[in-house]
Amino acid sequence: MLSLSCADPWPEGSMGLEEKVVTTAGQTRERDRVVDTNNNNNNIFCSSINLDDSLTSLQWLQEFPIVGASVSQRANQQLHLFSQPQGSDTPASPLVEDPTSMQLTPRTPTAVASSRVQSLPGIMAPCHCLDEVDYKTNAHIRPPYSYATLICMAMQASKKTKITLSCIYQWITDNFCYYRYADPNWQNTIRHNLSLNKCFIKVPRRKDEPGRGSFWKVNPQYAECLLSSAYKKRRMAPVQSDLALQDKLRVNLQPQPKSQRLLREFKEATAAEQNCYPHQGTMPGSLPVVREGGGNKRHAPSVATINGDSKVLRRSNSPLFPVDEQKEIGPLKEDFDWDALLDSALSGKLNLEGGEPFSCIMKEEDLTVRGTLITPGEASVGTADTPVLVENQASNDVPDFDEEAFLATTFLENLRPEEEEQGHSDFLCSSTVNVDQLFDLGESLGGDPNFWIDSLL
DNA sequence: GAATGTTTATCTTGCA
DNA sequence: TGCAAGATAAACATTC
Repeated sequence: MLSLSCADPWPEGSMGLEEKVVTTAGQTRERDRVVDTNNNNNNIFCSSINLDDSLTSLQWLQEFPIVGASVSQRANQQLHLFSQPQGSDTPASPLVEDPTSMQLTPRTPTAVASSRVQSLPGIMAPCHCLDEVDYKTNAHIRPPYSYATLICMAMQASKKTKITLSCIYQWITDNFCYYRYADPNWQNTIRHNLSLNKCFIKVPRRKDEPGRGSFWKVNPQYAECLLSSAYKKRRMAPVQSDLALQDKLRVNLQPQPKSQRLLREFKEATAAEQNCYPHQGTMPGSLPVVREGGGNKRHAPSVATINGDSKVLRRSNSPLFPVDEQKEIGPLKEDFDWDALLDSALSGKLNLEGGEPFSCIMKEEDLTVRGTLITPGEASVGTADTPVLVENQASNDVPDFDEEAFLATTFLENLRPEEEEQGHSDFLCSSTVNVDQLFDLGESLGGDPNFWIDSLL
């Protein structure tokens, strides 16, 4: 179960002021992360943004292991999204299907980071599946998420419109034990990502607000692009490329919940009808993969000695979290489900129009984008009354699937209920989608329903 | 001084 | 082979 803490550990009082944050003139640096404020198009495909830019797209979302997370629930046709009741006993850590799941013997970070790859063909240990790793308690396995993903997860889990850097740190360390003991250099990478990644927007702290540093939020324009980007081609590790092999491995080597098997069989059956999935190999439904060594040196952050001469992040009394920040943050108890983000869109919780899940922020406050002040009016890229779908796709350097995504989005918008103004992150909290809806989506697109379902799964 | 934020450089892997 | 993407490291500036 892909679940992250999503309780409201961020007391309202702590963020109350932030809702009215006004950009101060104290920005000493102007960043070039510019939202096209003149573009009043509610362009769901972000025509003003080159999504293919490095660190621009939400392609990292595709890296999120969506399938393993809730496929069994889907098989039940009732997909309960972000709906773990507060205080439930469900694991608060991501990808926790069974909190008592594996605890690998200590290894070097590099070795464990690629444990999945190593455990594949022939040597795949049924239990050693990252889907079942409790990252909250397992300090030896690096979570297979990019830093951008981690940041966004923290933002989503906070259920707040914006969070501080220290909150991000804390959420990560609270939910990923690995980073609790890792060399704190990863924090540098977090900061680097926040600064560089266009998906994140800095919201300056008001001068009368105590604390240090700015707040950060997800760029709503990229939230808009969630769906379309979710269909984007993803990079595939070699072990992923062979879908047949992958399926075989998953079917034969991994113990699957019954519901999961049923869904798989169902998909296989429907796939046989449709012959093939033209995009399947690139869909986010693939297994999450820990790429061997990650992106660069492909080694995990060095793990500090647990005995602790090194700087080690501790949960509550870390110097990373000043008193005022710690008051903002409580233990994260709710679950967090990324595929629910997509599902929320399907069920209409994810507003694809001018609002968007994060747009409530934009309506209420000024913010800076790469140092550029964005007023609420400017920030709004459209209105609910006048949704502007892509007029200028040609200028959008987006692949051909945009047309499909366009249709999908149009369909999804038709599903959208009233809650768009309910605001904040509540859109993530409760929603259900059944498989029929997914099929309706596929059919409404006039294409292969399996493609869409596979895409969304 | 520590935390935060920005920028640059480098490296590795996967993909076209 | 070149590019994209992500990770890492480091230097530097700003703020508290």
